[in-house]
Amino acid sequence: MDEKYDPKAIEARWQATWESANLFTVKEDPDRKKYYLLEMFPYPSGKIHMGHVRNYTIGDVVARYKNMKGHNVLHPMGWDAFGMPAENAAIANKTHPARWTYDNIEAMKRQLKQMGFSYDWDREIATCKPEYYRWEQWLFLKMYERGMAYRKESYVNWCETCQTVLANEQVEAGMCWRCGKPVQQKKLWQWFFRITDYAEDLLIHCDQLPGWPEKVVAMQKNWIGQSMGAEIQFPIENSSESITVFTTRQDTVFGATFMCLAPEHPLVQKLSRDMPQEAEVDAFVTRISMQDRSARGLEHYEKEGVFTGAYCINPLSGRRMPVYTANFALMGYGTGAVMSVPAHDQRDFDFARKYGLDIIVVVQPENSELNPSEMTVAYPGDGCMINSGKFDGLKSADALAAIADYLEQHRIGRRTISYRLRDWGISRQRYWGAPIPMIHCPTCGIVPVPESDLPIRLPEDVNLLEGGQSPLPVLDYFAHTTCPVCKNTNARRETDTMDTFVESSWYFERYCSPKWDKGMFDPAAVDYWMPVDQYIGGVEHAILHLLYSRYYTRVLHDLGLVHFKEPFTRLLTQGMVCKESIQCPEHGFLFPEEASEGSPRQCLKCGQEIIVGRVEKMSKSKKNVVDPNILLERYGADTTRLFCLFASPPEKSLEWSEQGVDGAFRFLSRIWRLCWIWHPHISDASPWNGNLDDLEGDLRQLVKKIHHTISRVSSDIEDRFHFNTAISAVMELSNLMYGISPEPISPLKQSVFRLAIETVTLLLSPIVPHMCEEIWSALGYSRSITRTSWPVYNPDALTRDELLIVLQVNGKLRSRLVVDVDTSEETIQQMALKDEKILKFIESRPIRKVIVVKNKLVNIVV
RNA sequence: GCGAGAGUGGCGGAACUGGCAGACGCACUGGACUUAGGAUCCAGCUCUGGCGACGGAAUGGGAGUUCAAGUCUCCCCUCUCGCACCA
Repeated sequence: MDEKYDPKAIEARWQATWESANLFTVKEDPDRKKYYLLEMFPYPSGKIHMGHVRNYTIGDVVARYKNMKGHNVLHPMGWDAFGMPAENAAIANKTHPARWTYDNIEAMKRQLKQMGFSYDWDREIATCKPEYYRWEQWLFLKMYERGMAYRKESYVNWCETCQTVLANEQVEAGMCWRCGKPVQQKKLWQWFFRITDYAEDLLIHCDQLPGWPEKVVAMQKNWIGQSMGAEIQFPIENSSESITVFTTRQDTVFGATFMCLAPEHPLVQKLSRDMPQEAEVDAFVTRISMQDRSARGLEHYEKEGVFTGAYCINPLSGRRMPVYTANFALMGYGTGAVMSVPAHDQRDFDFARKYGLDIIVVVQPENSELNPSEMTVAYPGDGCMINSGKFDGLKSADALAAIADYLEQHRIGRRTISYRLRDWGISRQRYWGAPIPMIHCPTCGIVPVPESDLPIRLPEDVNLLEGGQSPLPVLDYFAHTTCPVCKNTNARRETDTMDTFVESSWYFERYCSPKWDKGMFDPAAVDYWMPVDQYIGGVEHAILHLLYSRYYTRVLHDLGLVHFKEPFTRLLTQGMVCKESIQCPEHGFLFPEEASEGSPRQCLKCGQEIIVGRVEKMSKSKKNVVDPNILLERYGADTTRLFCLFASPPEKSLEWSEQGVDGAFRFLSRIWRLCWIWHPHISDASPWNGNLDDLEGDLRQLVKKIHHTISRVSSDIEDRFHFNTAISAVMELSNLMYGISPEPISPLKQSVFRLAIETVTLLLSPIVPHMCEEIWSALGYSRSITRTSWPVYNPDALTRDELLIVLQVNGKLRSRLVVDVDTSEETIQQMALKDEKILKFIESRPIRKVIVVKNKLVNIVV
């Protein structure tokens, strides 16, 4: 053993050893308890960032720990390899998305290996490979057969310049993020998955995910957004048609004085046709559709609308209601039509005041009387029904049911449940994604690709178009095909590709049998490994990815492919990695090296004093990122891992600290030196395994501390994932060990320290595996420490020899008492009452009560 | 607006079922060893009064329950995150 801790000399060597021994390769073993630990797989951007490092370090500790506890641990890694950045990078660098992606995968894989993560690399998958996405296409066909996948026309964010659909997050302040031109709403035919069929099931099972953070469960519930209410038909005047609205307040129907339709509502154009208002309505609809979705959600968004010229009839009050189209009515919720009750809904109230529409109060609050002409805000609360015909006098809460019954009896409406959740639009007018296996035939219409033709390979020999639009529609040999049914040679392939969230909705099942070529996965392997016991990833995926995965698993379940509905038993969402940002008043965000040292710090470009920003999530735009490579280079993988775990518990955000990393390195050096100091004394000893009663003094205390530490570290890792407290427990143990000198040495001391050193090494090995392997082998073991059992503690050793009893007077700490462990409560009480300090504080006042808590305290009430 | 979470020393954070508030680390201060140290080891380190012994106050603020509250209950304040014209 060298005196100095030198991670460079150690880490690469152990990584190579683990790899050549296939240490982390696993297979199904019915005799062992399985544990499936999964971290969210990364998008291969080319470089790992601190977020990955933190995520994967947390996972690796748990995987290694479970391994040592005897579990058969599946711990795979792969690549979420389709997606738009590859296309953009390919255009920018004049390369190909596939080439760019595979190069990035190689680079990132090298970095992950440098971190010493215990992945079974034999199971690596990349979702852009035909072997993977062919099964996704296969499932698409199955879903299409059962109506779970369908095509419909719907509105999307569309950039005319770039000729492509944009995701909501790619629209910045109403403009295309790439070209800066305004984004419009465009109606397009798109493929959808019928996730709304599972809205209720997904919602119900939210309460059956005890291993998930409440926050994530709440977010999912929120997203699904169930509301109980009713659908009501409002007949259109002089027409056989009617408008169907959804409302949660059917008790207020009698107060509905006008109707609002979403601008995209199909009836809007129809009703205004040939009316004097037609031109105005068209102009309004066009203007609103030019606005992007996020602008319509802004807080100060002014409510406005246009009268369509048509009227509908309130089926309960008989009132003639003007039909408007209004910007605050959303096509994406309910039926896209709102019965407006201005007295009891703030939006309707604002709208009515703006356009001079009638306001009728139908719910009177208990202690006041509402007068429509004097109201300044709507009254959304409960109260007593008025102006509502035969429902007058009811409490509004009871009217909710009474009116629902009435609607159903008279067939003008029905109780219904509405969800905020929409069907999942999976079409992307993008190149770098999995092709949707469908064919458009001029005679047969939509025809699925025969199963035997799968996979529909994404052609890789293409030149990307400068504007960013997909080359597939103009790639004749791909797009032009023959109809499998009627053999029409003028059929066209679907050239849209699938949303990349489809790939990430089943990759965890694919890991169970990554090379299986008879289906999506080997059912036996999935039976053995799934569901995932512990899933770990960023909270930014709390809704979309996790909800899609839960949905997709239900699809697999209903197709008889798996036997479970929920894919992830336990979920841990780790916090963000943060660092302070710095800004120059003139040059904006600066990298740390662009500012002077010391204080005040100055911009090196212009000399102005810099503004230290708040601690926030690391991001390239804020220039506050730390490249893990630099840490690996300077401190090594073990220090990097230790820092990530020690600085804060995993669910909280992690603040970057240069000194914190130094501290982590110093602790490892301390452990190393401790081992180096004791190595000559203990290399021939065997770990102490005697009777605790034979020990006394320092060594007895040390052995007790060892067992105590095992207990703490085990429960911190196992129950709570609180690695920071686990590490501090080992620090306490090592501090105690530093307090005992090897001189004078004795066989007993050698043996006890052998136990101490071994225990420290074992306890730290999931956290800093390279260093611990090195120490372990220096102790003479040839078998990898990861193949060694986790230490067990002796519960008897946890009991203390002496107890510290806290003495209180009136609940305030006044004195302490050290007693033997088996001292009776009576004795302790007597000792307390004789304690000098206590007597001083009692001051001869009468004692009202004495509370003795066993092994803890005495409280004297006077 | 709705939902969730969090507020503890100079800082990151401990405190498990109510029972010594501040574990462990960082920073800082002092000392030891040193040619030197930004290496290492030891010690101190919530604020406050006091030379000291020894006190007082303190877990965002306010009330309450209790022998005892960072922890439980109620009200308020601040911050973070998610959703948001959801009918």
